[in-house]
Amino acid sequence: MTRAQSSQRVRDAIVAATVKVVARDGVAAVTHRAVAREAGVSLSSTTWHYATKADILEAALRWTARHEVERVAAYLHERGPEALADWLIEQVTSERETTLALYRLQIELLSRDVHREWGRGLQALGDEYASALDVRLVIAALDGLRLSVLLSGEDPAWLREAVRRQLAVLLGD
Amino acid sequence: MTRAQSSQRVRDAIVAATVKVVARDGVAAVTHRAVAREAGVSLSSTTWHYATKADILEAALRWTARHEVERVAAYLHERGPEALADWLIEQVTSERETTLALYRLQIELLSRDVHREWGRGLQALGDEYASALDVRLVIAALDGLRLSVLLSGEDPAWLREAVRRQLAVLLGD
DNA sequence: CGCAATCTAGTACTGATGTACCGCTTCAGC
DNA sequence: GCTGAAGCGGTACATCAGTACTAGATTGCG
Repeated sequence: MTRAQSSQRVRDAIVAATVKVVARDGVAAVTHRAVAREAGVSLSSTTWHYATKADILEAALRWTARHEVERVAAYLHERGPEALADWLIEQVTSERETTLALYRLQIELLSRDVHREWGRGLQALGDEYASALDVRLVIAALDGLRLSVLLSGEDPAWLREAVRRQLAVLLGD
Repeated sequence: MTRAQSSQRVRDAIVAATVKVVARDGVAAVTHRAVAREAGVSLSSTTWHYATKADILEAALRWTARHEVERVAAYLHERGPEALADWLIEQVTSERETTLALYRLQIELLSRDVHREWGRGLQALGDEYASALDVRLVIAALDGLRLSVLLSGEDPAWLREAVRRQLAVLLGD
């Protein structure tokens, strides 16, 4: 393995470890030391690649935001809007950690840049289906539903019906 | 002023100060000392009324959650569903601090109890207008819209049109 | 082959934090 | 009125954080 690849691996491991720490113990628990422990690297590795705590958090936010757009894009592309419910359910079950970290980082960091980029990415995915306003409404509704299930911890099965209804009235006819 | 009233005032000041610190500097910045400074009380006052950091944060979350339900209940009671857009806009402008603190505390603390109570309070407000599912959809959509504006920092004027559309398709006919 | 730059490990220092403790003041109830 | 507890100010201590520093290892590159 080349040197550049190896150091990229360390960076990836640090970001992944940060996401884990954020999801498990909260943004406040993110320290160079905690991340280093979680990633299995030395303290110096974390401070070398991400000098300040803000650097680590921003890298983690960018990764989770990009990950989310890629994920929903894949669902839409492969299976169309009907798959959005499945995507939502995945987000609050198997992807729960990443989703929780995304919310925590977004709201704690308030990074306009990342949020704009992320919002544009999502918005673009809906262009072919409905008007800009309706797409925004769908995004907001799905976001609210996801957050609600994430916070309540309840069974996400009812999301299917909710998504069906929201899409029907806004996109259906 | 009686003793009980005076100490209640201190507790209120501590909670208000906590909300301010959370909104301004994030949940991570909440320390007994920072809250004491912000509230103008001594370190001992904060540790006396809220022994641990978790106690302070939970008190602040409970306050903001209750405040939100009271606020939207007042809007609905006085002016009906059409006023929801105004309420949303207030939430992201003059009440921005409290709203931001609510999100941060909710997502960082993941308190099922508070969230359940809060969710029930909101859900009950919609009982007379629509089915449980539609009420949930509206709550989720408004929540998502509010969060979106809060994070993007954009002009909230377009919320009126979005709320009108969401209410029309779900409640109107 | 050799050198500079990148990267990692270990450690140290300063400041801040959670929390406990001591004592003083003030009020509520008997 | 007395007394005990609530409330609050001040202080102290162990812990842990950010960050800097040094030294050594590894690799890209001329």
